Amino acid sequence: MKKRRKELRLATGEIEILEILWQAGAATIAQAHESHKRKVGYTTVQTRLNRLVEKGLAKRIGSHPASYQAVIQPEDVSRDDLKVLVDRVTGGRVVPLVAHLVKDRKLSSEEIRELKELINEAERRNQKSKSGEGEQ
Amino acid sequence: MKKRRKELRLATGEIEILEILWQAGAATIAQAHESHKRKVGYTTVQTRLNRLVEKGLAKRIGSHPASYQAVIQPEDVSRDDLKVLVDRVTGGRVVPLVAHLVKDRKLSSEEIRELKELINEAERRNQKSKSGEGEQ
DNA sequence: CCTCTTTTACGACATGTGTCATAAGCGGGA
DNA sequence: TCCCGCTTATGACACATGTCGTAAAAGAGG
Repeated sequence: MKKRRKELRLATGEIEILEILWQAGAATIAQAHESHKRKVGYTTVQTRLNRLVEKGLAKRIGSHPASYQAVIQPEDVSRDDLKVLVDRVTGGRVVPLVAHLVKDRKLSSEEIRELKELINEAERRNQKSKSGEGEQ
Repeated sequence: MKKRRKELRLATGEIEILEILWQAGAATIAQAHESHKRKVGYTTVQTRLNRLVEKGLAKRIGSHPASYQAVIQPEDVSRDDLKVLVDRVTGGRVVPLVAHLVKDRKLSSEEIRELKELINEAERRNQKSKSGEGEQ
């Protein structure tokens, strides 16, 4: 059975650290400390990392220069925290959000293709159930 | 000069309340309490609302059944908090995020059209600058 | 084996958050 | 005018977070 975390509410700061781990795959305290934008003390990073481990959001690997690795994936966050956040902030409107995303960075042809595919799927789904929904 | 808030780090919970205010425009404690999904005590909402005011993120209007109104707008959040969050959480990868968004809800034909348009734009932009970037 | 540097382990502390319970205040109807 | 229910004002608390300082442990060299 799936180890289902009931809520997964990430604090702003926790994501700060997780970002680093996701980006690097794994990082030692020193590395994480380096990558940390808003510079803070070394031990601060250490503590944060450890607390993340305690909460089961990350795990330690190796002994001396131990590396930390995120246990949860970005997708996991999307499902809980981010989902609500994004949905509400964009008022449930995906277009503005997507606009922001695609305009802000350059996509590869591959991504473009996948995106199109997604839209098409949605369209098909949309077509299929075109019965009666009138709330504007 | 613009009153530039230096950082704007919103705690997960603050957004919960702000959402309500954005959605309603303004709300009394009672109303906010009602609209609050994850039900909590009346005074809890009261406290949260007040703390928001203290931090200048919302303001009180009227006296007896006082209404609270958000001072910052969703856009403000998008620009600071959300932007970083989304970008990083999806690891810079928009596809998974969009996938999540479009699969999770039904889009109107209108939205589908707009989405397609966005993708096409991106594609065009992509085409234009197809010179040399080889990092996979 | 001794010393220096890098890693870890702890412990501390001020704030921030989440959640309430209680106790005053106030207006309107009986 | 007096009481009742809805509003506010406080005060409390436990736990979470943000940030470190220090001291103990472990390897790397000499």
